[in-house]
Amino acid sequence: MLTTNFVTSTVVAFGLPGRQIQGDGVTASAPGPRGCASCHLRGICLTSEFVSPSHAAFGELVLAHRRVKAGQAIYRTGDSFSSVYVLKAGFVKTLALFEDGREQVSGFYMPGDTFGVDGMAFGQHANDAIALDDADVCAIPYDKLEQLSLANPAAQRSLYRMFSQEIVRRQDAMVVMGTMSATQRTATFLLDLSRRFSARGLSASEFLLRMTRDEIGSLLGLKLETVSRVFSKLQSDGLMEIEGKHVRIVSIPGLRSLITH
Amino acid sequence: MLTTNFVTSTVVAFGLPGRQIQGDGVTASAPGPRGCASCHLRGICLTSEFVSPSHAAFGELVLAHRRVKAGQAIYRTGDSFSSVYVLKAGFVKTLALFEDGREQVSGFYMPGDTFGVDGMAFGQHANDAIALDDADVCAIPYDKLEQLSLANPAAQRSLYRMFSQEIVRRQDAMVVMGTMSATQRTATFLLDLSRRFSARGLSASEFLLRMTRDEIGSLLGLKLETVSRVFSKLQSDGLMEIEGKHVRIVSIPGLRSLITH
DNA sequence: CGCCAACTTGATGGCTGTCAAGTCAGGTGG
DNA sequence: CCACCTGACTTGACAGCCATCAAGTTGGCG
Repeated sequence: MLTTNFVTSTVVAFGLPGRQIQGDGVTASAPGPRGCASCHLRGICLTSEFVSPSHAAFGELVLAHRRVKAGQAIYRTGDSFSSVYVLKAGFVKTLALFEDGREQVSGFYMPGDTFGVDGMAFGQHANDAIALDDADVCAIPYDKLEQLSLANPAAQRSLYRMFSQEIVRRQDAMVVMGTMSATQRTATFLLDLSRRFSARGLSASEFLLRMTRDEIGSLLGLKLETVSRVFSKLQSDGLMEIEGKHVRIVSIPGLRSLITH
Repeated sequence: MLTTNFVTSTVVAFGLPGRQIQGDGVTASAPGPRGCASCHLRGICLTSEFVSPSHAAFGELVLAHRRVKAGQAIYRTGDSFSSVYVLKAGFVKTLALFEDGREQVSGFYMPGDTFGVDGMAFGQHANDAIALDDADVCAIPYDKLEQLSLANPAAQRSLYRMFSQEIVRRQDAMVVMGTMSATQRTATFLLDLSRRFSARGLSASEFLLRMTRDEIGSLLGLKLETVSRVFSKLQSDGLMEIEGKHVRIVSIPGLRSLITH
Protein backbone atom coordinates (compact mmCIF):
# COMPACT_ATOMS: atom_id res chain seq x y z
CA MET A 1 0.00 0.00 0.00
CA LEU A 2 2.79 2.36 0.70
CA THR A 3 5.22 0.86 -1.73
CA THR A 4 2.85 0.34 -4.61
CA ASN A 5 1.88 2.72 -7.33
CA PHE A 6 -0.04 1.17 -10.15
CA VAL A 7 -1.56 2.62 -13.23
CA THR A 8 -0.98 6.17 -12.11
CA SER A 9 0.37 7.09 -15.48
CA THR A 10 -2.84 6.32 -17.29
CA VAL A 11 -5.43 8.22 -15.34
CA VAL A 12 -8.88 8.03 -16.79
CA ALA A 13 -12.05 9.45 -15.35
CA PHE A 14 -15.12 7.27 -15.19
CA GLY A 15 -18.53 7.43 -13.66
CA LEU A 16 -19.02 5.73 -10.35
CA PRO A 17 -22.39 4.04 -10.31
CA GLY A 18 -24.34 4.38 -7.11
CA ARG A 19 -26.07 1.55 -5.36
CA GLN A 20 -28.98 0.53 -7.52
CA ILE A 21 -32.49 1.34 -6.46
CA GLN A 22 -33.90 -2.11 -5.96
CA GLY A 23 -34.81 -3.72 -9.22
CA ASP A 24 -33.40 -5.99 -11.80
CA GLY A 25 -29.87 -5.76 -10.46
CA VAL A 26 -28.40 -4.38 -13.63
CA THR A 27 -25.88 -1.59 -13.34
CA ALA A 28 -26.26 1.75 -15.03
CA SER A 29 -23.48 1.20 -17.54
CA ALA A 30 -24.77 1.43 -21.07
CA PRO A 31 -24.62 -1.89 -22.89
CA GLY A 32 -22.89 -0.24 -25.81
CA PRO A 33 -21.24 -2.13 -28.63
CA ARG A 34 -19.47 -5.37 -27.83
CA GLY A 35 -15.75 -5.21 -27.26
CA CYS A 36 -13.26 -2.99 -25.56
CA ALA A 37 -12.88 -0.28 -28.15
CA SER A 38 -15.60 1.89 -26.72
CA CYS A 39 -15.07 1.10 -23.06
CA HIS A 40 -14.61 4.05 -20.73
CA LEU A 41 -11.94 2.08 -18.90
CA ARG A 42 -9.68 1.93 -21.91
CA GLY A 43 -6.28 2.98 -20.66
CA ILE A 44 -6.79 1.62 -17.18
CA CYS A 45 -7.89 -1.89 -17.98
CA LEU A 46 -5.23 -4.50 -18.55
CA THR A 47 -6.56 -5.21 -22.02
CA SER A 48 -5.09 -1.88 -23.03
CA GLU A 49 -1.66 -3.31 -22.43
CA PHE A 50 -2.42 -6.52 -24.19
CA VAL A 51 -3.65 -5.18 -27.44
CA SER A 52 -2.29 -1.71 -27.83
CA PRO A 53 -1.36 -0.49 -30.31
CA SER A 54 -2.53 -3.24 -32.65
CA HIS A 55 -6.23 -2.54 -32.63
CA ALA A 56 -6.90 -5.82 -34.31
CA ALA A 57 -7.10 -7.58 -30.99
CA PHE A 58 -9.54 -5.16 -29.42
CA GLY A 59 -12.75 -6.77 -28.36
CA GLU A 60 -11.54 -10.25 -28.95
CA LEU A 61 -10.28 -10.73 -25.45
CA VAL A 62 -13.46 -10.21 -23.54
CA LEU A 63 -16.02 -12.80 -24.43
CA ALA A 64 -18.45 -12.29 -21.61
CA HIS A 65 -19.71 -9.42 -19.56
CA ARG A 66 -21.33 -10.48 -16.37
CA ARG A 67 -23.75 -8.40 -14.35
CA VAL A 68 -23.60 -9.36 -10.71
CA LYS A 69 -25.99 -8.23 -8.01
CA ALA A 70 -24.77 -6.99 -4.67
CA GLY A 71 -23.81 -9.89 -2.45
CA GLN A 72 -23.48 -12.40 -5.25
CA ALA A 73 -20.28 -14.30 -5.99
CA ILE A 74 -18.33 -13.95 -9.22
CA TYR A 75 -16.44 -17.07 -8.26
CA ARG A 76 -15.90 -19.10 -5.12
CA THR A 77 -12.94 -20.83 -3.56
CA GLY A 78 -12.34 -24.10 -5.33
CA ASP A 79 -14.18 -23.09 -8.48
CA SER A 80 -12.20 -24.16 -11.48
CA PHE A 81 -10.23 -21.31 -12.92
CA SER A 82 -11.20 -20.26 -16.41
CA SER A 83 -11.01 -16.48 -16.52
CA VAL A 84 -9.39 -13.41 -15.10
CA TYR A 85 -11.79 -10.57 -14.37
CA VAL A 86 -11.64 -6.84 -14.87
CA LEU A 87 -14.10 -4.81 -12.88
CA LYS A 88 -16.00 -2.46 -15.13
CA ALA A 89 -18.42 -1.00 -12.60
CA GLY A 90 -19.16 -1.50 -8.93
CA PHE A 91 -16.96 -2.80 -6.13
CA VAL A 92 -15.78 -6.28 -5.25
CA LYS A 93 -14.20 -7.89 -2.21
CA THR A 94 -12.16 -11.06 -2.19
CA LEU A 95 -12.31 -13.45 0.73
CA ALA A 96 -9.62 -15.86 1.84
CA LEU A 97 -11.05 -19.02 3.39
CA PHE A 98 -9.41 -21.57 5.66
CA GLU A 99 -10.61 -25.11 6.11
CA ASP A 100 -11.60 -24.47 9.70
CA GLY A 101 -14.10 -21.83 8.67
CA ARG A 102 -11.78 -18.92 9.26
CA GLU A 103 -12.24 -16.22 6.68
CA GLN A 104 -10.76 -12.84 5.99
CA VAL A 105 -11.17 -10.12 3.42
CA SER A 106 -8.05 -10.20 1.27
CA GLY A 107 -8.77 -7.23 -0.95
CA PHE A 108 -11.16 -4.61 -2.24
CA TYR A 109 -11.30 -3.95 -5.97
CA MET A 110 -12.63 -0.94 -7.82
CA PRO A 111 -13.36 -0.29 -11.50
CA GLY A 112 -10.32 -0.96 -13.65
CA ASP A 113 -8.84 -3.40 -11.18
CA THR A 114 -8.05 -6.97 -12.18
CA PHE A 115 -8.83 -9.87 -9.89
CA GLY A 116 -8.91 -13.62 -10.03
CA VAL A 117 -5.29 -14.28 -10.98
CA ASP A 118 -4.86 -16.31 -7.78
CA GLY A 119 -6.64 -19.11 -9.60
CA MET A 120 -3.88 -19.65 -12.16
CA ALA A 121 -1.88 -21.48 -9.54
CA PHE A 122 -3.63 -24.79 -9.39
CA GLY A 123 -6.47 -24.25 -11.80
CA GLN A 124 -8.88 -23.32 -9.07
CA HIS A 125 -9.54 -20.11 -7.22
CA ALA A 126 -8.03 -19.51 -3.81
CA ASN A 127 -10.57 -16.82 -2.94
CA ASP A 128 -14.22 -15.96 -3.05
CA ALA A 129 -14.98 -12.85 -5.07
CA ILE A 130 -18.16 -11.13 -3.90
CA ALA A 131 -19.81 -8.04 -5.34
CA LEU A 132 -20.25 -5.25 -2.80
CA ASP A 133 -22.36 -3.24 -5.21
CA ASP A 134 -24.28 -4.35 -8.19
CA ALA A 135 -21.26 -4.85 -10.40
CA ASP A 136 -20.28 -5.31 -14.01
CA VAL A 137 -17.30 -7.50 -14.74
CA CYS A 138 -15.47 -8.42 -17.91
CA ALA A 139 -14.30 -12.01 -18.05
CA ILE A 140 -11.06 -12.60 -19.90
CA PRO A 141 -10.74 -16.28 -20.75
CA TYR A 142 -7.50 -17.79 -19.62
CA ASP A 143 -6.83 -19.66 -22.84
CA LYS A 144 -7.14 -16.43 -24.80
CA LEU A 145 -4.73 -14.83 -22.39
CA GLU A 146 -2.29 -17.70 -22.64
CA GLN A 147 -2.50 -17.68 -26.38
CA LEU A 148 -1.90 -13.97 -26.60
CA SER A 149 1.01 -14.00 -24.20
CA LEU A 150 2.66 -16.88 -26.01
CA ALA A 151 2.67 -14.85 -29.18
CA ASN A 152 3.53 -11.56 -27.56
CA PRO A 153 6.32 -11.04 -25.03
CA ALA A 154 4.93 -7.64 -24.07
CA ALA A 155 1.59 -9.22 -23.24
CA GLN A 156 3.36 -11.81 -21.18
CA ARG A 157 5.08 -9.13 -19.20
CA SER A 158 1.73 -7.48 -18.53
CA LEU A 159 0.48 -10.75 -17.19
CA TYR A 160 3.45 -10.96 -14.86
CA ARG A 161 2.72 -7.50 -13.62
CA MET A 162 -0.78 -8.56 -12.69
CA PHE A 163 0.68 -11.37 -10.65
CA SER A 164 3.22 -9.23 -8.95
CA GLN A 165 0.65 -6.63 -8.07
CA GLU A 166 -1.23 -9.27 -6.16
CA ILE A 167 1.95 -10.42 -4.45
CA VAL A 168 2.88 -6.90 -3.42
CA ARG A 169 -0.66 -6.08 -2.37
CA ARG A 170 -0.73 -9.00 0.04
CA GLN A 171 2.79 -8.40 1.23
CA ASP A 172 1.93 -4.84 2.13
CA ALA A 173 -1.10 -6.10 4.02
CA MET A 174 1.22 -8.39 5.96
CA VAL A 175 3.42 -5.53 7.04
CA VAL A 176 0.43 -3.39 7.92
CA MET A 177 -1.02 -6.10 10.15
CA GLY A 178 2.32 -7.19 11.53
CA THR A 179 3.73 -3.84 12.54
CA MET A 180 0.99 -1.22 12.81
CA SER A 181 -1.46 -0.11 15.50
CA ALA A 182 -5.19 0.06 14.84
CA THR A 183 -4.96 3.78 14.10
CA GLN A 184 -2.09 3.32 11.71
CA ARG A 185 -3.77 0.44 9.91
CA THR A 186 -6.93 2.46 9.45
CA ALA A 187 -5.03 5.52 8.22
CA THR A 188 -3.14 3.32 5.77
CA PHE A 189 -6.41 1.92 4.52
CA LEU A 190 -7.91 5.37 4.00
CA LEU A 191 -4.84 6.64 2.20
CA ASP A 192 -4.83 3.58 -0.02
CA LEU A 193 -8.43 4.20 -1.02
CA SER A 194 -7.66 7.88 -1.51
CA ARG A 195 -4.76 7.12 -3.81
CA ARG A 196 -6.74 4.68 -5.88
CA PHE A 197 -9.71 7.00 -6.27
CA SER A 198 -7.33 9.77 -7.21
CA ALA A 199 -5.64 7.59 -9.83
CA ARG A 200 -9.05 7.26 -11.46
CA GLY A 201 -9.64 10.97 -11.65
CA LEU A 202 -11.90 11.07 -8.62
CA SER A 203 -11.51 13.07 -5.47
CA ALA A 204 -8.67 11.97 -3.23
CA SER A 205 -10.27 13.53 -0.19
CA GLU A 206 -13.96 12.76 -0.46
CA PHE A 207 -15.53 9.43 -1.31
CA LEU A 208 -18.00 6.78 -0.30
CA LEU A 209 -17.00 3.59 1.45
CA ARG A 210 -18.57 0.66 -0.34
CA MET A 211 -17.77 -1.82 2.41
CA THR A 212 -18.92 -2.21 6.00
CA ARG A 213 -16.85 -1.56 9.13
CA ASP A 214 -16.77 -5.29 9.60
CA GLU A 215 -15.24 -5.84 6.17
CA ILE A 216 -12.68 -3.10 6.70
CA GLY A 217 -11.77 -4.63 10.05
CA SER A 218 -11.42 -8.04 8.47
CA LEU A 219 -8.95 -6.74 5.91
CA LEU A 220 -6.94 -4.99 8.60
CA GLY A 221 -7.08 -7.65 11.27
CA LEU A 222 -9.30 -5.55 13.54
CA LYS A 223 -12.79 -5.83 15.00
CA LEU A 224 -15.54 -3.65 13.65
CA GLU A 225 -15.88 -1.77 16.95
CA THR A 226 -12.21 -0.85 16.78
CA VAL A 227 -12.58 0.47 13.25
CA SER A 228 -15.56 2.52 14.35
CA ARG A 229 -13.68 3.91 17.34
CA VAL A 230 -10.68 4.87 15.21
CA PHE A 231 -12.93 6.68 12.73
CA SER A 232 -14.48 8.62 15.60
CA LYS A 233 -11.08 9.44 17.03
CA LEU A 234 -9.70 10.62 13.69
CA GLN A 235 -12.77 12.83 13.36
CA SER A 236 -12.43 14.36 16.80
CA ASP A 237 -8.76 15.00 16.02
CA GLY A 238 -9.82 16.95 12.95
CA LEU A 239 -8.12 14.67 10.46
CA MET A 240 -11.26 13.44 8.74
CA GLU A 241 -15.02 13.72 8.72
CA ILE A 242 -17.12 10.62 8.56
CA GLU A 243 -20.83 10.09 8.50
CA GLY A 244 -21.89 6.58 7.74
CA LYS A 245 -20.24 5.65 4.49
CA HIS A 246 -19.34 9.17 3.53
CA VAL A 247 -15.68 10.05 4.10
CA ARG A 248 -13.96 13.38 3.80
CA ILE A 249 -10.27 13.43 4.55
CA VAL A 250 -9.35 16.80 6.00
CA SER A 251 -5.61 16.29 6.16
CA ILE A 252 -3.84 13.69 4.07
CA PRO A 253 -0.45 14.75 5.46
CA GLY A 254 -1.94 14.43 8.92
CA LEU A 255 -2.92 10.83 8.25
CA ARG A 256 0.48 10.14 6.73
CA SER A 257 2.27 11.45 9.79
CA LEU A 258 0.29 9.07 11.99
CA ILE A 259 1.76 6.15 10.10
CA THR A 260 5.36 7.28 9.87
CA HIS A 261 5.60 8.32 13.47
CA MET B 1 -0.16 -22.37 5.16
CA LEU B 2 -3.19 -24.46 5.84
CA THR B 3 -4.57 -24.32 2.36
CA THR B 4 -1.35 -24.90 0.50
CA ASN B 5 0.27 -28.14 -0.44
CA PHE B 6 3.10 -27.80 -2.85
CA VAL B 7 5.50 -30.29 -4.31
CA THR B 8 4.21 -33.06 -2.16
CA SER B 9 3.91 -35.34 -5.12
CA THR B 10 7.59 -35.22 -5.89
CA VAL B 11 9.26 -35.94 -2.61
CA VAL B 12 12.98 -36.23 -2.80
CA ALA B 13 15.36 -36.70 0.05
CA PHE B 14 18.43 -34.53 0.27
CA GLY B 15 21.04 -33.73 2.81
CA LEU B 16 20.52 -30.71 4.97
CA PRO B 17 23.80 -28.91 5.47
CA GLY B 18 24.44 -27.75 8.98
CA ARG B 19 25.73 -24.33 9.85
CA GLN B 20 29.27 -24.21 8.59
CA ILE B 21 32.12 -24.37 11.00
CA GLN B 22 33.60 -20.93 10.50
CA GLY B 23 35.67 -20.73 7.39
CA ASP B 24 35.45 -19.69 3.81
CA GLY B 25 31.69 -19.59 3.79
CA VAL B 26 31.27 -22.26 1.19
CA THR B 27 28.59 -24.85 1.78
CA ALA B 28 29.29 -28.55 1.93
CA SER B 29 27.55 -29.35 -1.33
CA ALA B 30 29.94 -30.96 -3.76
CA PRO B 31 30.68 -28.76 -6.74
CA GLY B 32 29.86 -31.59 -9.12
CA PRO B 33 29.40 -31.12 -12.82
CA ARG B 34 27.75 -28.00 -14.08
CA GLY B 35 24.06 -28.15 -14.82
CA CYS B 36 20.97 -29.62 -13.29
CA ALA B 37 21.27 -33.19 -14.49
CA SER B 38 23.18 -34.37 -11.44
CA CYS B 39 21.53 -32.09 -8.88
CA HIS B 40 20.12 -33.78 -5.83
CA LEU B 41 17.13 -31.43 -6.04
CA ARG B 42 16.03 -32.77 -9.36
CA GLY B 43 12.34 -33.44 -8.97
CA ILE B 44 11.77 -30.68 -6.45
CA CYS B 45 13.36 -27.78 -8.24
CA LEU B 46 11.24 -25.86 -10.71
CA THR B 47 13.69 -26.59 -13.51
CA SER B 48 12.40 -30.13 -13.44
CA GLU B 49 9.08 -28.85 -14.67
CA PHE B 50 10.64 -26.64 -17.25
CA VAL B 51 12.75 -29.18 -19.00
CA SER B 52 11.27 -32.56 -18.35
CA PRO B 53 11.12 -34.74 -20.20
CA SER B 54 13.22 -33.20 -22.95
CA HIS B 55 16.62 -33.56 -21.33
CA ALA B 56 18.14 -31.33 -23.91
CA ALA B 57 17.36 -28.26 -21.85
CA PHE B 58 18.92 -29.57 -18.66
CA GLY B 59 21.68 -27.41 -17.40
CA GLU B 60 21.02 -24.64 -19.80
CA LEU B 61 18.73 -22.78 -17.48
CA VAL B 62 21.03 -22.21 -14.58
CA LEU B 63 23.93 -20.07 -15.58
CA ALA B 64 25.27 -19.13 -12.20
CA HIS B 65 25.55 -20.77 -8.85
CA ARG B 66 26.13 -18.33 -6.07
CA ARG B 67 27.56 -19.17 -2.70
CA VAL B 68 26.33 -16.78 -0.08
CA LYS B 69 27.59 -16.48 3.46
CA ALA B 70 25.26 -16.27 6.40
CA GLY B 71 23.87 -12.78 6.73
CA GLN B 72 24.64 -11.72 3.19
CA ALA B 73 22.04 -10.57 0.71
CA ILE B 74 21.24 -12.39 -2.50
CA TYR B 75 19.39 -9.30 -3.64
CA ARG B 76 18.02 -6.18 -2.04
CA THR B 77 14.85 -4.17 -2.43
CA GLY B 78 15.12 -2.01 -5.50
CA ASP B 79 17.80 -4.13 -7.13
CA SER B 80 17.01 -4.58 -10.78
CA PHE B 81 15.39 -7.90 -11.41
CA SER B 82 17.36 -10.26 -13.59
CA SER B 83 16.92 -13.72 -12.14
CA VAL B 84 14.70 -16.03 -10.18
CA TYR B 85 16.49 -18.11 -7.58
CA VAL B 86 16.23 -21.68 -6.46
CA LEU B 87 17.74 -22.48 -3.11
CA LYS B 88 20.09 -25.42 -3.39
CA ALA B 89 21.40 -25.49 0.16
CA GLY B 90 20.95 -23.44 3.29
CA PHE B 91 18.08 -21.23 4.38
CA VAL B 92 16.95 -17.81 3.26
CA LYS B 93 14.59 -15.19 4.63
CA THR B 94 12.91 -12.46 2.63
CA LEU B 95 12.29 -9.05 4.14
CA ALA B 96 9.56 -6.61 3.16
CA LEU B 97 10.64 -3.00 3.58
CA PHE B 98 8.54 0.14 3.87
CA GLU B 99 9.78 3.61 3.14
CA ASP B 100 9.49 4.64 6.76
CA GLY B 101 11.97 2.03 7.86
CA ARG B 102 9.37 -0.52 8.81
CA GLU B 103 10.46 -4.04 7.94
CA GLN B 104 9.05 -7.48 8.32
CA VAL B 105 10.07 -11.01 7.44
CA SER B 106 7.82 -12.07 4.55
CA GLY B 107 9.01 -15.65 4.18
CA PHE B 108 11.49 -18.39 4.99
CA TYR B 109 12.78 -20.55 2.18
CA MET B 110 14.40 -23.96 2.32
CA PRO B 111 16.23 -26.04 -0.27
CA GLY B 112 14.13 -26.59 -3.37
CA ASP B 113 12.11 -23.42 -2.81
CA THR B 114 11.99 -20.70 -5.42
CA PHE B 115 12.21 -17.05 -4.48
CA GLY B 116 12.62 -13.72 -6.16
CA VAL B 117 9.56 -13.78 -8.42
CA ASP B 118 8.28 -10.62 -6.72
CA GLY B 119 10.77 -8.75 -8.88
CA MET B 120 9.04 -9.51 -12.15
CA ALA B 121 6.41 -6.91 -11.37
CA PHE B 122 8.31 -3.75 -12.07
CA GLY B 123 11.70 -5.04 -12.94
CA GLN B 124 13.02 -4.56 -9.45
CA HIS B 125 12.79 -6.62 -6.33
CA ALA B 126 10.20 -5.83 -3.67
CA ASN B 127 12.11 -7.70 -0.98
CA ASP B 128 15.52 -8.24 0.49
CA ALA B 129 16.65 -11.86 0.36
CA ILE B 130 19.11 -12.68 3.13
CA ALA B 131 20.89 -15.97 3.76
CA LEU B 132 20.27 -17.37 7.24
CA ASP B 133 22.88 -20.05 6.75
CA ASP B 134 25.73 -20.18 4.38
CA ALA B 135 23.66 -20.88 1.32
CA ASP B 136 23.97 -22.06 -2.24
CA VAL B 137 21.57 -20.62 -4.78
CA CYS B 138 20.96 -21.28 -8.44
CA ALA B 139 20.17 -18.20 -10.46
CA ILE B 140 17.79 -18.68 -13.35
CA PRO B 141 18.03 -15.73 -15.71
CA TYR B 142 14.74 -14.13 -16.48
CA ASP B 143 15.32 -13.85 -20.20
CA LYS B 144 16.00 -17.58 -20.40
CA LEU B 145 12.83 -18.19 -18.49
CA GLU B 146 10.83 -15.91 -20.70
CA GLN B 147 12.25 -17.49 -23.79
CA LEU B 148 11.48 -21.00 -22.59
CA SER B 149 7.95 -20.18 -21.54
CA LEU B 150 7.23 -18.48 -24.83
CA ALA B 151 8.11 -21.69 -26.62
CA ASN B 152 6.51 -24.02 -24.16
CA PRO B 153 3.01 -23.63 -22.68
CA ALA B 154 3.75 -26.17 -19.96
CA ALA B 155 6.72 -24.12 -18.87
CA GLN B 156 4.58 -21.04 -18.82
CA ARG B 157 2.12 -22.75 -16.55
CA SER B 158 4.93 -23.67 -14.20
CA LEU B 159 5.90 -20.05 -14.06
CA TYR B 160 2.34 -19.14 -13.16
CA ARG B 161 2.41 -21.67 -10.38
CA MET B 162 5.48 -20.01 -8.93
CA PHE B 163 3.64 -16.73 -8.87
CA SER B 164 0.53 -18.15 -7.36
CA GLN B 165 2.47 -19.91 -4.66
CA GLU B 166 3.81 -16.57 -3.56
CA ILE B 167 0.34 -15.04 -3.66
CA VAL B 168 -1.15 -17.84 -1.60
CA ARG B 169 1.78 -17.87 0.81
CA ARG B 170 1.26 -14.22 1.62
CA GLN B 171 -2.49 -14.52 1.71
CA ASP B 172 -2.24 -17.29 4.25
CA ALA B 173 0.09 -15.13 6.30
CA MET B 174 -2.56 -12.41 6.22
CA VAL B 175 -5.21 -14.71 7.62
CA VAL B 176 -2.84 -16.04 10.26
CA MET B 177 -2.01 -12.55 11.45
CA GLY B 178 -5.51 -11.24 11.07
CA THR B 179 -7.43 -13.94 12.88
CA MET B 180 -5.13 -15.98 15.11
CA SER B 181 -3.82 -15.67 18.68
CA ALA B 182 -0.10 -15.81 19.42
CA THR B 183 -0.34 -19.49 20.30
CA GLN B 184 -2.24 -20.31 17.12
CA ARG B 185 0.16 -18.35 14.95
CA THR B 186 3.12 -20.13 16.47
CA ALA B 187 1.51 -23.54 16.10
CA THR B 188 0.71 -22.74 12.47
CA PHE B 189 4.31 -21.76 11.89
CA LEU B 190 5.62 -24.98 13.41
CA LEU B 191 3.22 -27.13 11.41
CA ASP B 192 4.16 -25.31 8.23
CA LEU B 193 7.84 -26.02 8.85
CA SER B 194 7.01 -29.60 9.74
CA ARG B 195 5.07 -30.12 6.52
CA ARG B 196 7.80 -28.64 4.40
CA PHE B 197 10.55 -30.68 6.02
CA SER B 198 8.41 -33.75 5.63
CA ALA B 199 7.83 -33.01 1.92
CA ARG B 200 11.60 -33.17 1.54
CA GLY B 201 11.94 -36.56 3.13
CA LEU B 202 13.06 -35.19 6.47
CA SER B 203 11.51 -35.69 9.86
CA ALA B 204 8.19 -33.94 10.35
CA SER B 205 8.58 -33.95 14.10
CA GLU B 206 12.21 -33.11 14.76
CA PHE B 207 14.20 -30.34 13.15
CA LEU B 208 16.39 -27.32 13.69
CA LEU B 209 15.13 -23.78 13.49
CA ARG B 210 17.42 -21.77 11.28
CA MET B 211 15.96 -18.43 12.29
CA THR B 212 15.90 -16.48 15.54
CA ARG B 213 12.87 -15.89 17.76
CA ASP B 214 12.94 -12.32 16.55
CA GLU B 215 12.68 -13.41 12.92
CA ILE B 216 9.86 -15.84 13.68
CA GLY B 217 8.04 -13.11 15.56
CA SER B 218 8.49 -10.72 12.68
CA LEU B 219 6.90 -13.16 10.23
CA LEU B 220 3.99 -13.76 12.60
CA GLY B 221 3.46 -10.21 13.78
CA LEU B 222 4.64 -10.98 17.31
CA LYS B 223 7.46 -9.84 19.57
CA LEU B 224 10.32 -12.19 20.26
CA GLU B 225 9.41 -12.46 23.93
CA THR B 226 5.95 -13.65 22.99
CA VAL B 227 7.36 -16.32 20.69
CA SER B 228 9.65 -17.47 23.47
CA ARG B 229 6.78 -17.60 25.95
CA VAL B 230 4.57 -19.60 23.57
CA PHE B 231 7.36 -22.11 22.98
CA SER B 232 7.73 -22.51 26.74
CA LYS B 233 4.01 -22.92 27.18
CA LEU B 234 3.71 -25.50 24.40
CA GLN B 235 6.53 -27.39 26.05
CA SER B 236 4.97 -27.34 29.51
CA ASP B 237 1.72 -28.52 27.90
CA GLY B 238 3.56 -31.50 26.49
CA LEU B 239 2.97 -30.63 22.86
CA MET B 240 6.58 -30.03 21.92
CA GLU B 241 10.10 -29.99 23.25
CA ILE B 242 12.38 -27.12 22.50
CA GLU B 243 15.93 -26.39 23.45
CA GLY B 244 17.43 -23.45 21.69
CA LYS B 245 17.03 -24.12 17.99
CA HIS B 246 16.22 -27.77 18.39
CA VAL B 247 12.52 -28.59 18.03
CA ARG B 248 10.76 -31.86 18.62
CA ILE B 249 7.03 -31.87 18.06
CA VAL B 250 5.45 -34.36 20.40
CA SER B 251 1.90 -34.12 19.09
CA ILE B 252 1.12 -32.80 15.65
CA PRO B 253 -2.61 -33.41 16.17
CA GLY B 254 -2.31 -31.52 19.43
CA LEU B 255 -0.91 -28.50 17.66
CA ARG B 256 -3.55 -28.76 14.98
CA SER B 257 -6.33 -28.78 17.51
CA LEU B 258 -5.00 -25.57 19.02
CA ILE B 259 -5.56 -23.84 15.70
CA THR B 260 -8.95 -25.24 14.79
CA HIS B 261 -10.41 -24.73 18.22
C1' DC C 1 38.43 -15.07 29.64
C1' DG C 2 35.16 -11.72 28.33
C1' DC C 3 31.90 -9.96 25.25
C1' DC C 4 27.76 -10.14 22.74
C1' DA C 5 23.77 -11.99 20.59
C1' DA C 6 20.11 -14.92 21.49
C1' DC C 7 17.05 -16.39 24.67
C1' DT C 8 14.12 -16.87 28.99
C1' DT C 9 11.29 -15.21 32.54
C1' DG C 10 8.94 -11.79 35.47
C1' DA C 11 6.27 -7.48 36.34
C1' DT C 12 3.45 -4.07 34.55
C1' DG C 13 0.62 -1.37 31.46
C1' DG C 14 -1.96 -0.41 27.41
C1' DC C 15 -4.26 -1.54 23.36
C1' DT C 16 -7.77 -3.86 21.49
C1' DG C 17 -11.23 -7.65 21.92
C1' DT C 18 -15.48 -8.81 24.12
C1' DC C 19 -19.96 -7.97 25.78
C1' DA C 20 -23.69 -5.02 25.98
C1' DA C 21 -26.98 -1.34 25.11
C1' DG C 22 -28.77 1.87 22.25
C1' DT C 23 -29.37 4.68 17.73
C1' DC C 24 -30.37 4.98 13.00
C1' DA C 25 -31.62 4.02 8.24
C1' DG C 26 -33.75 1.09 4.99
C1' DG C 27 -36.94 -2.37 3.73
C1' DT C 28 -41.04 -5.16 4.45
C1' DG C 29 -45.55 -6.14 5.42
C1' DG C 30 -49.86 -5.13 7.45
C1' DC D 1 -48.86 5.25 6.02
C1' DC D 2 -47.02 3.33 9.86
C1' DA D 3 -45.20 -0.43 12.66
C1' DC D 4 -41.83 -3.56 12.76
C1' DC D 5 -37.59 -5.73 11.82
C1' DT D 6 -33.05 -6.22 10.53
C1' DG D 7 -28.39 -4.87 9.61
C1' DA D 8 -24.99 -1.38 10.26
C1' DC D 9 -23.03 1.52 13.34
C1' DT D 10 -21.66 3.92 17.78
C1' DT D 11 -20.35 4.16 22.44
C1' DG D 12 -19.36 2.48 27.10
C1' DA D 13 -17.45 -0.79 30.55
C1' DC D 14 -14.43 -4.24 31.36
C1' DA D 15 -11.11 -7.91 30.70
C1' DG D 16 -7.40 -10.24 28.64
C1' DC D 17 -3.72 -10.72 25.65
C1' DC D 18 0.39 -9.18 24.27
C1' DA D 19 3.94 -5.35 24.18
C1' DT D 20 7.12 -3.19 26.93
C1' DC D 21 10.72 -2.83 30.19
C1' DA D 22 13.91 -5.16 32.83
C1' DA D 23 17.06 -8.63 34.72
C1' DG D 24 19.36 -12.69 34.34
C1' DT D 25 21.20 -16.99 31.71
C1' DT D 26 23.43 -19.36 28.10
C1' DG D 27 26.40 -20.36 24.26
C1' DG D 28 29.43 -18.97 20.66
C1' DC D 29 33.31 -16.53 19.25
C1' DG D 30 37.22 -13.39 19.31
